[in-house]
Amino acid sequence: MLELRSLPTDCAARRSDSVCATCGARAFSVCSSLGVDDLAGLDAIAERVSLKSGEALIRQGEPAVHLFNITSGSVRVYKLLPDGRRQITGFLFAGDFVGLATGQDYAFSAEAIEDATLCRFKKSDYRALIRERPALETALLERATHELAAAQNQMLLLGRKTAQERIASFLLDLPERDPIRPTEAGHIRVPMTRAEMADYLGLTIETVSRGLTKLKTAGVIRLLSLNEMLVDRPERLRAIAEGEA
Amino acid sequence: MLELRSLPTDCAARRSDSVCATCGARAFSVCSSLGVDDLAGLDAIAERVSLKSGEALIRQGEPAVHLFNITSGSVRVYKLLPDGRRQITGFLFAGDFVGLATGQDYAFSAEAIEDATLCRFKKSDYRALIRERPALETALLERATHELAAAQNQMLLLGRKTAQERIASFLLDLPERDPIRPTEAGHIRVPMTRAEMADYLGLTIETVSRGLTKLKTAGVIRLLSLNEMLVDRPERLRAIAEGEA
DNA sequence: GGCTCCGCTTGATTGAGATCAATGCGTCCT
DNA sequence: AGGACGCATTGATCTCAATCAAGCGGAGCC
Repeated sequence: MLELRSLPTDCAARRSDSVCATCGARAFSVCSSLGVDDLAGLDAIAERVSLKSGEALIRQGEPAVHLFNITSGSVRVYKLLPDGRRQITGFLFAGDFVGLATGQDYAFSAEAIEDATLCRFKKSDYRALIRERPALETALLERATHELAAAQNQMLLLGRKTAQERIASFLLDLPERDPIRPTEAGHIRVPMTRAEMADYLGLTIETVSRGLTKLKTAGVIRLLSLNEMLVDRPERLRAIAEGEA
Repeated sequence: MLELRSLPTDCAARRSDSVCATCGARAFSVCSSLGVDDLAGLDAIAERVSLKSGEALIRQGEPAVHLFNITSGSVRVYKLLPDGRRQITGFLFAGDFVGLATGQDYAFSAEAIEDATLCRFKKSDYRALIRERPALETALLERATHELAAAQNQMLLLGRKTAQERIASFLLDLPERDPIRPTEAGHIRVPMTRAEMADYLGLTIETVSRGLTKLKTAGVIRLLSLNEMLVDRPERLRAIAEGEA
């Protein structure tokens, strides 16, 4: 276990200093549960992967052999129905973990929505590391618990909120999930398309577009560009999100 | 830590033999990760609670001091919007675990939907037990991971499935979640009301009722009573659930 | 520059499921 | 037994978001 495996990039170049040690995403990730001394063990089983926007890291139905840690960029996780209807179950950002699902095969797909880098682990290697470092398991459990709470919020959104409430909720949640926050408060980076927002919110592209326009017209937000927004009246946005309007 | 605390029932009567040792739900629960020798430690921090149908074990917004293990009966977990709209995020049965959520306060409510018994733990006590028995943490992580996968399925259901597809999916999932399975295959115990089904599926009572009637008329299911159904054509039900019809 | 493509917005119409409104039916209570 | 209550079913109508259908506008390309 934990033996050094062949890596796609030059091993020699990385042997001297741990890549994990200088990883900008470490602070946001489960890796932070490991002490600096343990990073070598993590490094040894990690494989660095770069993805272009649109490329897949996980394909629904394929054998679940890998786990991933996002180190930069954004990823969409989704499930498909046979006729092509898509539900995006979450967006992942730097520090997020994916692939822990039990079961022989992946029950979902995951693709980069912008250029991304990630660490890939063989499930068996990672399991072995967990056995040696229980703090890692604690961190994973905490993260899974967080995600479960987020999933419950999303079920409330999908099952009971109106289109406008869903859009407002999304704009409020997005920045606190994404560790790459623009410096200014109220500034939202939106790395996904309208279609992706729609598939995440259980709506259509048109409804999302209309909803954003309505928020803009009401003076709640400004659309700086397709991928950047500014919240002018956060308290109003919060009220809309909770159906108090 | 792990000291014997005052219990609502007669301690003397239970000191001689572990209640956990004879617990019918143990096999389905995270408790099964503990060896028989460790059950004493679990017993020491467990408080047995009985609930009548409708009584609450967790109230949204209250301090999150307890964890629970369901030992019999059924429980609904739900979130509310300020105006009263309700989303049931899950039903719990014997063996299920609830309350691990991070955060100071509970972010959801949980109530018995039929008479139920459960084990209650103080969060701090349970955390201490986890520290002593890492296998428990592994079991919890595995369970959380399962629930996460189930949550993703539910998001697909709520975001992208039609009313008919949701109802069919529910009838397929229900029996495999509930460990109290009637002996005959195709026989479904439905401990919840139509209103609860509706709030779980993101529908109204009327739509659920109409959907069930439609399945009955199509010869897919039979309604033996309000709380018992029989699936005559499971393959048909599966096709409907996946939108292949 | 002008063309095309792609993602987004806006408008018109439709439809699935919500809402409103009786009615049915089993259980419990006196 | 009769009545009343709670839950479920069934029917009629309405509404919000989906669908259908143009345009718009920026980015990339020849």
